[in-house]
Amino acid sequence: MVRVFEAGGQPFAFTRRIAGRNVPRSWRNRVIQADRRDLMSDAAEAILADLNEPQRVAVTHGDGPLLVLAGPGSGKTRVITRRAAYLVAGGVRPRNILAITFTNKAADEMRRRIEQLGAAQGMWVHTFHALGARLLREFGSIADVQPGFTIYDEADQLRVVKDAMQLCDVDKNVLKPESIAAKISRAKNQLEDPDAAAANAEFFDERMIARVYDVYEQLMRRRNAVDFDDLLTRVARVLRDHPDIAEALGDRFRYVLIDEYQDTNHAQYLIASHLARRHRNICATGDPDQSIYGWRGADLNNILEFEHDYPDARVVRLEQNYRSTPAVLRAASGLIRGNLRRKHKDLWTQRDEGAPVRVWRFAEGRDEAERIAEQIVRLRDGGRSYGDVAVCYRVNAISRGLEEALRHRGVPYKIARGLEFYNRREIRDTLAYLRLLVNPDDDVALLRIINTPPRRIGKTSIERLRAAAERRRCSLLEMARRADADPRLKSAAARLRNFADLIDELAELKDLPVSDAVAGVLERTGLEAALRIEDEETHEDRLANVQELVTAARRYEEEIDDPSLADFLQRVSLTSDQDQVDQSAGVVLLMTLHAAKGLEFPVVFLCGLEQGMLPHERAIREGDIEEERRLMFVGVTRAMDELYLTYADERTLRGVRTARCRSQFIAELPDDAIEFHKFGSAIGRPSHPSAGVGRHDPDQEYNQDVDQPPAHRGRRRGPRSAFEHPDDEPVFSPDDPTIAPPIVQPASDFEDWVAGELVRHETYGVGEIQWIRPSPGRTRASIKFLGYGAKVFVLEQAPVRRLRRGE
DNA sequence: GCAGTGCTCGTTTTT
DNA sequence: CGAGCACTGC
Repeated sequence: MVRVFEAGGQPFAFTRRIAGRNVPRSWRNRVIQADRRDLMSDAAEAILADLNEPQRVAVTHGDGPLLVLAGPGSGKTRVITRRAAYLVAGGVRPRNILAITFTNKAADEMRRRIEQLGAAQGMWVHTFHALGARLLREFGSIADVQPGFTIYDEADQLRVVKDAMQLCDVDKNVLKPESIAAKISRAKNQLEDPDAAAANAEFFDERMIARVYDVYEQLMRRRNAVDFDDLLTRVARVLRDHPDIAEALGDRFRYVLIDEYQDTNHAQYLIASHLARRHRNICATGDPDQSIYGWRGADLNNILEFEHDYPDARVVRLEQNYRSTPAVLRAASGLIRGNLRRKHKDLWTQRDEGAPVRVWRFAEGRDEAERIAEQIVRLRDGGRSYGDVAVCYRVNAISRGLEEALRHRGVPYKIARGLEFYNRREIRDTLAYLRLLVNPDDDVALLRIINTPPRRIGKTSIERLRAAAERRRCSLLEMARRADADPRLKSAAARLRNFADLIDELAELKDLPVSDAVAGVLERTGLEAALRIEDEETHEDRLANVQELVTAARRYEEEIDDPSLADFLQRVSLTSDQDQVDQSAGVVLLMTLHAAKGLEFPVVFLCGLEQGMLPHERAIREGDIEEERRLMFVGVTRAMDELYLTYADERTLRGVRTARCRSQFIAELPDDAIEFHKFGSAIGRPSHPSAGVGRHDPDQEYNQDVDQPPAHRGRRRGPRSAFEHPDDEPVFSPDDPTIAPPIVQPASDFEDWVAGELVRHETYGVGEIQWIRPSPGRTRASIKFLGYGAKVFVLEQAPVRRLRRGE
């Protein structure tokens, strides 16, 4: 117990009670230890019970920045919730604490557990986006939103991007709406407005994108809509541009706790920094090794540079793992050592050794699926339940073969996929009506339902309506209402007016309890009736779904203090359909590695561990092997007892049979953690009948022709040259035997390529050569892309071509 | 306004 | 290979 106090940071609440204000940093805990003990309530004692040493240090750390580097399965959530409760027990008012998470699930869980530990009343526990929505509502016009603003999800947003492209005469066959949306998102997250984007645009397509961005913003404003990025960036901007507001908020949130800090993007980083600027009581928890959303804009530097941002930060490492066997942990640790951008941790456990990690090699993808299914049956026969097992893969496409194999054997399974409830057609339709009631300017919602159920308002009428509205710069609903005013709408005018009348009549629903509003919409719009007469197959499900929406609304109005339709809709927009992976279903769960994050299973299969798959081909091309390695790390560390890593020598992808190479990551696993097993083909092709188990790597046997020396494998000490490449370096070195050969493109001659020339990269678009270093077969060049910065490629391998003059 | 057909494209998806 | 869509023809 005493050690806790020795390890603790500057005490916080106690000092407040004693001194009535913040105590100088130099006051070390020891000084007031006695008082502290007196003040420590039983509740506080309970909060500290059953914590390990570093966990206690983190929980009891007082004022000042705190970074908790939490390995997988190290009790991170426990630390955050206990810390919040501990602060409260020490006298901090809950309303002075802000806890931020990434997922609703995490926020709900945190709130629940803090409540269990005492008081959460008044504490802000939110996802970043929900926090953004809440603050935007308060900032109102400062953030350029009107009350009742609508939150557009990705689908809605894409509609607006397409509209903007059309208005800008950008052909969507030339520039894909998705990629423009991604660029807009990227710009936003850097707080770069359309003007800045235009100013920074160098190439023609960038100028076009900046223009689309500009129009997009105008359209969004006219629709009184914000996208997910806006929820963050507008808040960040307000905090940046209005010191008074930043100060007031910073004042209020004396303690800021942020979970999964490794996944924060730039805007989130700014929000966190601004809010914590005043008191500097920022507690960031996370694990750089589990950052797998870089492709979505998460910036690993936020966590890696935390100590640079807060030089006085206390850093606590949670290294004891309560989940996995030593074998699994050794595999995980050995693997992740290959990464450079990380903070080292020594994961350990008190658990018994357990089974080695099994590496299974198959002749063909189907063998892999069949054998996994068979093994699951065997495990079940051995006493495991189906619910103990998860099968993870890099890409969804892999699931099909697994499903077949599982079905074939009668193994119950479920695919943990996103996009469930709220993405169903009938739900989106219903919500669109409700959205339109709250926000009459929501053109996207209107377009969704103007002819649903059918009202004989077809494409042509809609196009004319849109044109007319555009001419008048008014909303589609307003234009429909005044359809008579425009002669070009004549033929459809009556129908348009009828529609507008319907919406106007429905407006009275707005003030009813939310569930009644939902029910009213279903009934009075004819949506429900239309569902009833739909085809036999689906209509019962669909009716049940909309009924479920009514129920959700009822639950909402019962749970929330000040319910309103607008608030309900905003919540719904921020509620990922993922009712989250249901781990208690008692069935085998299939999921992507991304979906597996945060979960744990007694038995885990990671399949399709082949070069090009994991690491994914595209990641290889773009030079982000480290994120792929983290992805594998996340997968490996999901396993509690048993872990199977499987791959095949051949696989049918997109209808074509392809030769596969095992993942380079398999070679990176330490010898003493794994056991190899090679399976002969079950489907009669020339095979190696000798299926054998061994500690040794079977590839050494079979791949003699590849001339693979046995070195470099397993537990490496000392230099790991093969894997220690800087981030911007190309990933493959052909002379490294432990790495599968790259997907080689025909080598050509780059002698006449010079710096300053423009080239086009398949994914990054047009770029300019910064420098070029010729070398036979390995010509490297740094190419600068706008919005992506400079990247180094091996030209022989990169999908880069030179642009001709004028192109 | 809808059904049928041909074409494109192919990683991951916390909110 | 096959999902999603844009386009054509009724």
